[in-house]
Amino acid sequence: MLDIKFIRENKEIVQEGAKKKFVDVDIIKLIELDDERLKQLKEVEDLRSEVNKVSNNISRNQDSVQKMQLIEEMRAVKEDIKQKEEKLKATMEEWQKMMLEIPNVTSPDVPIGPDESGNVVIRSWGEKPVFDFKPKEHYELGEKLGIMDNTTAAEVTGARFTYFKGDLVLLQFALINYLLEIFTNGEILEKIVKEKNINISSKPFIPVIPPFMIKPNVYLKMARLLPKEDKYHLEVDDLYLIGSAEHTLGAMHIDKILNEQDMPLRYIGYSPAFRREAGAAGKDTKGIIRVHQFEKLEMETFCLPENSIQEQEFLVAIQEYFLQTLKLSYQVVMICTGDMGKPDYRQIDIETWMPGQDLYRETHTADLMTSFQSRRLNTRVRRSDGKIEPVHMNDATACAMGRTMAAILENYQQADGTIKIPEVLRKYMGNKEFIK
RNA sequence: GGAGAUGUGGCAGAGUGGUUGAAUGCACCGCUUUCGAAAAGCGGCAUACCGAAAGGUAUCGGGGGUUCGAAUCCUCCCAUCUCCGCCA
Repeated sequence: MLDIKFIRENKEIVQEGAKKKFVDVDIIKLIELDDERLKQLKEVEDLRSEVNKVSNNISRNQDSVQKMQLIEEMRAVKEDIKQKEEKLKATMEEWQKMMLEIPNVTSPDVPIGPDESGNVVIRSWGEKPVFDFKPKEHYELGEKLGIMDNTTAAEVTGARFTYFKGDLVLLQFALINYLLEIFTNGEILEKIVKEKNINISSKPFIPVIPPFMIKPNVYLKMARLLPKEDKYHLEVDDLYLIGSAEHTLGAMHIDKILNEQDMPLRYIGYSPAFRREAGAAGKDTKGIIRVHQFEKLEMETFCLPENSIQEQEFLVAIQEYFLQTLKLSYQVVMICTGDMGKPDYRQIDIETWMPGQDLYRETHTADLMTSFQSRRLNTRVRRSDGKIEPVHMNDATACAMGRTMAAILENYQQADGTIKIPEVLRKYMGNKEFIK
């Protein structure tokens, strides 16, 4: 949610920003509605003020006749307040609905475009591997090696589910262990900061296993509840299964004021992600690229507004470090206005090369939300001069297990269908060299 | 799931219908003192919204209600703690 004051002072920017994201909102109408809201608010507050003042007098007044008269008067005023409050409530509801529809403004360096065709590759890294045989897709490799079983999962649970077995499971835990080491090791992070020449703290991340379910109102404050069709809902308890660790990590400081000296606050959260993939019928039906349940390590950070772009660059730098040490080729993509999320100020994706599919596939994303979520979550920071303002929030994939393992299988496949294990992961897999 | 208790500012903790937005202590900030520090003394210190300001409105877990007036009374919900039950 944007600040109504900001909207009032920057009508054109907000209207233009919505247009760029192809969101249909009428800022002029919103401001008219806000005028009405303020007018009604003033009326109600003035009446309340009168009641408060008179009530105070009543307590001091000794004359019981006068007392009774004042009480009568206040009864009438109370009726008036009740009516005006109802009007105000109706106005507020309409106002809130409109406010929720206003998307975040975008960074000046975000390309303008209607959909993914407008995204811009800003750099790429690594060589695509060359095979002297036709590389297979990850699911062919996985099924043949007996480490992936979609068929049984479909019978037991349904389409877009899978069983991971044997070395694939070990590979996933190797990735987790490898990543947690990176995220909690100040020296590695310091090295990444220096190499990328980013002007930011190298403070390590705090590992978190957050709740995997979330209340609807908190989900809404994270600006991630909608569209509901894509979320799993537990009706009896009115809870949603999270679609990312972001959802419960980002809400960790709900209704709290953080201290400037504790910034940045960085978390690396591990959780499953549950997604109904409601709008994805027929897309990526094979393999594990698009499934209803996958595990993920997710970065979520809180920082001072003036550092948030640098923070995002840092998170992307960590993602790149991860892929580089795995020797996976990738490209970094600046997402355009029409393809980015409503809460995003700036979105950067990383697409990793998948030789079996002969395509770059999205494995990472980094979202800078500025204060769009924190304003609704009521997560603020007290500056050293005592001023209080909303914090900025960044969210970024550390590793989506399924897609990353798919990339490893396809990139590290051998002619005989076995998989060479990336060197950095071997020590977490009993120094094994191959999956066979 | 059953029984009981509790929920007040950054923390601790008063407050059971009327200048209580909230005593007191700790923490924190500023000043005095000091070469500096400690100690002591003085002052400041919740948040949001409206307002140019003066000031106003709201908030004592959350919603609803009673009342001229609610932290205080009623009601529903939520959370925490203790005991019992169940359970990895």
